[in-house]
Amino acid sequence: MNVTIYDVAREANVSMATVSRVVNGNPNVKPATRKKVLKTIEELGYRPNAVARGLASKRTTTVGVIIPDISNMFFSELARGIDDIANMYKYNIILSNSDQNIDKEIKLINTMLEKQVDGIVYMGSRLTDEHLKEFKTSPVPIVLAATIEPTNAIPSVNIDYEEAGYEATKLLIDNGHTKLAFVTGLDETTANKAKHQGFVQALEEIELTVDQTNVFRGDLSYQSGLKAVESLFDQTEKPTAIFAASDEIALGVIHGIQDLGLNVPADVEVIGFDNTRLAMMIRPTLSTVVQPVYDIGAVAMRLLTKYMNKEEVEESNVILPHQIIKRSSTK
Amino acid sequence: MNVTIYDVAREANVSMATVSRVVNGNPNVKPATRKKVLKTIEELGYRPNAVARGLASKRTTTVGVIIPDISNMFFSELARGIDDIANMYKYNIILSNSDQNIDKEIKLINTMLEKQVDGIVYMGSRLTDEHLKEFKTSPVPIVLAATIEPTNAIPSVNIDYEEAGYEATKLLIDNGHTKLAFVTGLDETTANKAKHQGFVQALEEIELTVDQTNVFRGDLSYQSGLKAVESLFDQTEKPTAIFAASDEIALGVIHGIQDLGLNVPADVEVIGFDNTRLAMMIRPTLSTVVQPVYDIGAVAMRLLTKYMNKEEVEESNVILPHQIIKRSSTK
DNA sequence: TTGAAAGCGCTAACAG
DNA sequence: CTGTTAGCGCTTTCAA
Repeated sequence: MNVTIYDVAREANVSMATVSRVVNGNPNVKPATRKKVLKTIEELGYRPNAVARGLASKRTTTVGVIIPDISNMFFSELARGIDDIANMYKYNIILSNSDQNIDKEIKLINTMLEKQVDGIVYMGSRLTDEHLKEFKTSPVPIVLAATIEPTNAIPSVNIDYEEAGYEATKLLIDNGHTKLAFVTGLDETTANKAKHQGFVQALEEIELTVDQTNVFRGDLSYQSGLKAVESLFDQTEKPTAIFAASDEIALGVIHGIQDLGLNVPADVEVIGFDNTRLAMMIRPTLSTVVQPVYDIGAVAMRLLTKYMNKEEVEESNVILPHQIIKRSSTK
Repeated sequence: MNVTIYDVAREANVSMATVSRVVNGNPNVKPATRKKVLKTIEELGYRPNAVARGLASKRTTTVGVIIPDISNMFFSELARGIDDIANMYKYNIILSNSDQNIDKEIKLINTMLEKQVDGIVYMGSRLTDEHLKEFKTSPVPIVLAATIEPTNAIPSVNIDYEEAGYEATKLLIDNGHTKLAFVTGLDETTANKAKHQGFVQALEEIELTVDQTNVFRGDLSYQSGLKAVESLFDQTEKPTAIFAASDEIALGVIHGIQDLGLNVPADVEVIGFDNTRLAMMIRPTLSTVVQPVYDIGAVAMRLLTKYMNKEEVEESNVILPHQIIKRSSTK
């Protein structure tokens, strides 16, 4: 068997309570005693059992993270922000991919709750009533990161997607375009819907009609961007400016346009969304909406720590600032 | 307080042992009893406490994953493979970023061991004696993924990096080049060292001298690829073919070359490594060494499950096949 | 097929 | 400053 707190106590001629105190840095221990205990901990190679501690103290210092797909750059960057802050506050992270599958998401929430996580950071979309019920009845705090719950009933960290979509479109319009297109993923995801609304709003402002031929719905992949161009340029009304819902899509769009023998930005201007590292990995470099992805993760985790410590929080639905960075894919 | 197994037992008029049995799917329960218990579990909204279970059973069904940087595409893809297989075997994952920092790596191993993980998947490089000591004295199995331990004393899953490096270089040589360069990350990382050795071996085979001007060491980023070109083409002996240690570096290299007004592959041929999704996200599309990243993670996790179940394993140091895929950045 | 009881290793009053 | 003593919620013999 492994060496336990009890072995240390016996060997050091103190009670296990004392050992527990020095392990937990409780100041109520005489320095000499502390030193003696530390020494025998070292000798015996004692390693505290966090599971036992968790059971006794009802705190596991681990938080659950539910994420659509860690292999997607956007989410892995988010996850990095979460882990860094978690680490800073001495938490560990149980990370699970949901693939946006509702059943799996619900199951994951329950598994994590069974494992007695102290809190959960949730990323996803299409929040159903079942999701909300789980969130609301959860015994531990839950914070949404980069995922929108329209009624703001659950703490969250986001940017203003609609405003960002509006601004991106506006930039294209201000450059003189009247034939705009929006390339997005499945529209159920609320963030993309908000971007879409921003797009529509900007067009309506100059009394441009928005019909389905202006919008291409695929997934969030590079390939989907390629396909979008195929479809969009197969029409009589070819767009001269494209707003893509993610950088990866935007890369696909730009390459698709180039494959057609057209020039970006001379013939077609393109603007992306997220400002992942991809934005610099293309020629022309990509103009895009800067979404502070890492920060969203970091702030969400920070917010969660406040709830876990039962601290006062002023704003439970944080909106982080975004900006537009103009590079070479727009004029 | 939360509802416990004891509450269920009382409410269902059985002992907690029986409840435990039905929760754990133990067949020695009369169907009628099982049904009754299940019903009151439902009514009471009982959720088993995995921490208590872990303490009593000494199995937590969670494994630790130590990873250099989840926001790096290569590793996030690996992590995805790990999580998918973990999930398949009902394990959860505690994921932590190490940034290749030795102290942090050691600390993480200990934290995870304290949390009583059933096993660990480790990714990193520069394995010190301290690492090996931790690995060897660990009370639970550890598997290395995409990280090389020269003596093969620890179970691992890799590809043959040296052979792959050799083949990539050979392809360039066979295309008639004599001025080759290798762009890599910090050379301490053993996988990159192996690639380097393959590069050297291929050159020596045709009696080409290898000196430092042929090799550029930076980090594994796109920016570093850009810098490499700057440096390499600032010499009198400019390379006509470049082998990059990662796809991300290769993208930087290609763009750097293009920024110089040169053409890829006409003036300079480039081959990458990994075959991440980036390889398709560039023009010309990138020829590269296909490293089955996802599979490395998946196989590593699978191997770990075998150790955790104390199954027989035939080969503890798995070498997965690699291949070279020719796209448009080489002739 | 079921129950009783002894822990798993630690924290947290409480008492001294 | 230190020790005693209950648990935390569950698994797991051992009996019945």
